[in-house]
Amino acid sequence: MSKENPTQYAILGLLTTGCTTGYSMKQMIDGSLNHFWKISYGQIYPTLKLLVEKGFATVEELEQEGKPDKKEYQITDFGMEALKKWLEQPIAELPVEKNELLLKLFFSRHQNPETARRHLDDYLARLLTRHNTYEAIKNMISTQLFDEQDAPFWIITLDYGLRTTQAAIDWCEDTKSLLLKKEG
Amino acid sequence: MSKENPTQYAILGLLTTGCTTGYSMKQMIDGSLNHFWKISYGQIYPTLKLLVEKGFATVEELEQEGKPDKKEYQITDFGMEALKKWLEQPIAELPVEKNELLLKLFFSRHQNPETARRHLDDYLARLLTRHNTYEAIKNMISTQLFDEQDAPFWIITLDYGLRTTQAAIDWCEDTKSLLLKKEG
DNA sequence: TGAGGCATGTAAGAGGTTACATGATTTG
DNA sequence: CAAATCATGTAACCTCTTACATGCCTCA
Repeated sequence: MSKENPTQYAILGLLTTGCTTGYSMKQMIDGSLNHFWKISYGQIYPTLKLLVEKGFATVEELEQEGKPDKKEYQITDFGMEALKKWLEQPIAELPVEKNELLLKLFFSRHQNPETARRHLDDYLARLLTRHNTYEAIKNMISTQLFDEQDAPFWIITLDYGLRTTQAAIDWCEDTKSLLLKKEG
Repeated sequence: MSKENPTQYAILGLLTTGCTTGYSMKQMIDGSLNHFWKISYGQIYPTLKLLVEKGFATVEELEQEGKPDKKEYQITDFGMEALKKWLEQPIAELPVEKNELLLKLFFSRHQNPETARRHLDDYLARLLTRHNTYEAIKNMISTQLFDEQDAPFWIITLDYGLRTTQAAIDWCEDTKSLLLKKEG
């Protein structure tokens, strides 16, 4: 029970947010879940199948004009129950990110100082992009989805991303000048 | 070349820090690498074998008195070259942490507000523990390893952990009071 | 005498990515 | 005419975790 795969519940949860097809789910994930839970098509479609097998969702095949057929999924009462039960479960453990930059910095004694600085610059640029993206999404949610019941919670998760990204940005800048001083 | 597994290089890099056996490497990882690169025995031993096969390292089997036999590994010139080459390679991409708390908050509309607060409390407690651990390790490195050439870089990675953890702590506290206000 | 440290290793399986396959319609 | 969007899916592969197996020594 407590060791069940959260990705399954991510997909299940998305069925409550208006996503009905694997395709639209992927868009939602790339737009809003991406910063704390990436999911690929290779997981989405098999998982949707599994949810139906478990009785957590139902499918309906729909033919469309001018578009390919699609399968619309809907969460069942039983699925809703399972989702709520999972939401109550304590969080398994703190996430550990795999950070290639830190790994390289850890061994930076063997590295040209210039290279370390280049890595930091690249990283910083990406962090700034990420920060901008989060702000854009937050604005979009605040202005366009203000009547959506989910919106306040989505903004909370974005704030987490904004805060931790900003901290990483600050660290990047401080580390850059630290390395410069070190070289003298 | 650019898609090679960083874990392999983490192990290779550890050979330059005084770790010579799989066992001592695991201790080093749990103490100092853990916050940005977890590695289990199930990876360490097969990887060490691989490094020898590739000519990146050499092994020597040693019998010990009162202790089990051990295998001492040493990095080769060729391995050192490979490590440096990898250090030069640009970082593949920003890490994405899988965060179960954020996933649950994202769907919190379906949840008792009390449960969300409980999750935040648990999370906050663990973040504080983590922050303390990082500070302890940082102190240990600053005081006991001040003559070690690697030390300044290790401290840099710890600072990253301290900054981002502190940002998450702040977010936790702000989110908690936000949820309280919301309930009125 | 049992727990914990030292020390090495493997096999099964979970979880996930990537590349591929298919194919219609719309838009520049 | 090419590229993008809509739409579903699978197979191979990679990475990693977990549980297990072994065994000796030391210390409480």
